[in-house]
Amino acid sequence: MAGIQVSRGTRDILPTEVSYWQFIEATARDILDRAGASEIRTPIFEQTELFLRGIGEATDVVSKEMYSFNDRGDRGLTLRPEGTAGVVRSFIENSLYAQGDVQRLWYVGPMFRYERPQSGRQRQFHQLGLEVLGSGDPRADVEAIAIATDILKAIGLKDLTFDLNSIGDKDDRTQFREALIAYLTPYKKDLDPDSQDRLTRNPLRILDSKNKDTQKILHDAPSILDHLSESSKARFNRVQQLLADLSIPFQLNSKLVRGLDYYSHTVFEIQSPDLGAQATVCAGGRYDGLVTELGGSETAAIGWAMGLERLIILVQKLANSAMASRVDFYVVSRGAAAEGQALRIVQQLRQAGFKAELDLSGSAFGKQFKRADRSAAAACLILGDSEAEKGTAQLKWLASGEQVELVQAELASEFQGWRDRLEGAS
RNA sequence: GCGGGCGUCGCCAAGUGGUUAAGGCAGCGGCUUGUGGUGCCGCCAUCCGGGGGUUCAAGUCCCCUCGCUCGCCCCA
Repeated sequence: MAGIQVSRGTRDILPTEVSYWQFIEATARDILDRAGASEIRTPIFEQTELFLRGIGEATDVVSKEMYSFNDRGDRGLTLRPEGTAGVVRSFIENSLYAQGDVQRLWYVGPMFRYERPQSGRQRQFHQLGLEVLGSGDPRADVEAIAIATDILKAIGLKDLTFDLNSIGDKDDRTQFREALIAYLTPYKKDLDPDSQDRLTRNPLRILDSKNKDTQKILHDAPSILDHLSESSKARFNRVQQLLADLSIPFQLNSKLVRGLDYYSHTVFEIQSPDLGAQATVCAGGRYDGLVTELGGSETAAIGWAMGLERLIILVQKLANSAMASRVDFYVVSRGAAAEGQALRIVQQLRQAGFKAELDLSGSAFGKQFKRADRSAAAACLILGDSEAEKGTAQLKWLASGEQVELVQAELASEFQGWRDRLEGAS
């Protein structure tokens, strides 16, 4: 036990869990594909500068959670803490805007943040995200959100809450910020220490403080929704109306702000009550200013990201056994000649599209049958000395126990019948 | 980064200072090379996350450390 262990905040995803990952990824891939989104794969590390400018130097993510290092050429690099900045960088660098006016790009992969690990929060974690670049139309917001809710639904998640807010444009926020500071300053000494600190640095973040006393003070605080310009307000109303048209239930939450600097207008967060403190399963929003911030031409954009580890926790609770892959044939053999023939048969079965498992133990038939049973195979092929000599094999269907002797050379003529039978059983 | 809980075999889990660390599941081997899921027998922690210390004696007490976990923070 004193050997080398995985690094803190990282973990192995073992075969029993991988089936859940594949299920979620396949489900999402399918829905994203139907929505006309294309996958994009960007590097796991980028120049540190990208995140400083993209995410915002004042954010916690950038100021104290990044895995940054200098490589041997003394370049300042950082393991990506989130996916959007890299996608936007690639969008600009590869002139993807020239491919058509709207780009729907999605990604999955590991992200890195130096945080204290807990359930649903690790230092290496995985996100699946969508970025829709090139449209500021409220329909783009709602389309992106609908894709997210479709994925969560297809995965089988229920009881999720969907919080929606608009944080307006830059001017709206500047105005609101002042109003909020003016309101909170008289209460400063009653705020929790974190919030006191944020009062000057990032007052909007005080809104989602979990501190009870702070929340009490916030009860009568000004609402961002009252500080939106006419056009921002109209835009937000349109988003809500379109969501209602699609029967996507949401609740307005004027205290919802997001941690990353680049958001504007629509912001949203989807949470599960079954995840404890790390409840957010999907979150995102509009970030119209980011592309220019990173050196591109003005491009409206909206995106979201899902935390895969959190989805896995929820999916595992559903205990969906449909994800388990079953074995069609378990092949049992004993004796040198039979063992050689068994290997050939396994190969033939696999090439014909069956899932076949070969018992390599060489142990007594009784043991091999036990393993066949545990593998949950539909049928067992049995080869011993006598079959080897005759060039035959016994086929036993494990559920019914019926058994027939077949000629090895004529196995292929049985395939179609087996396929029908296996399909009927599943 | 802060506070609380926890750490005995692959998994679950007894053990509360005193000889060789229960048990269950899983695994492995056997019950002559012939039939499983449902039998029987046997094997499976010189060691209790790691390191120090206290003691005649520690898995059991103390300190440090690593890790997990819950909350804060942050966020997906």
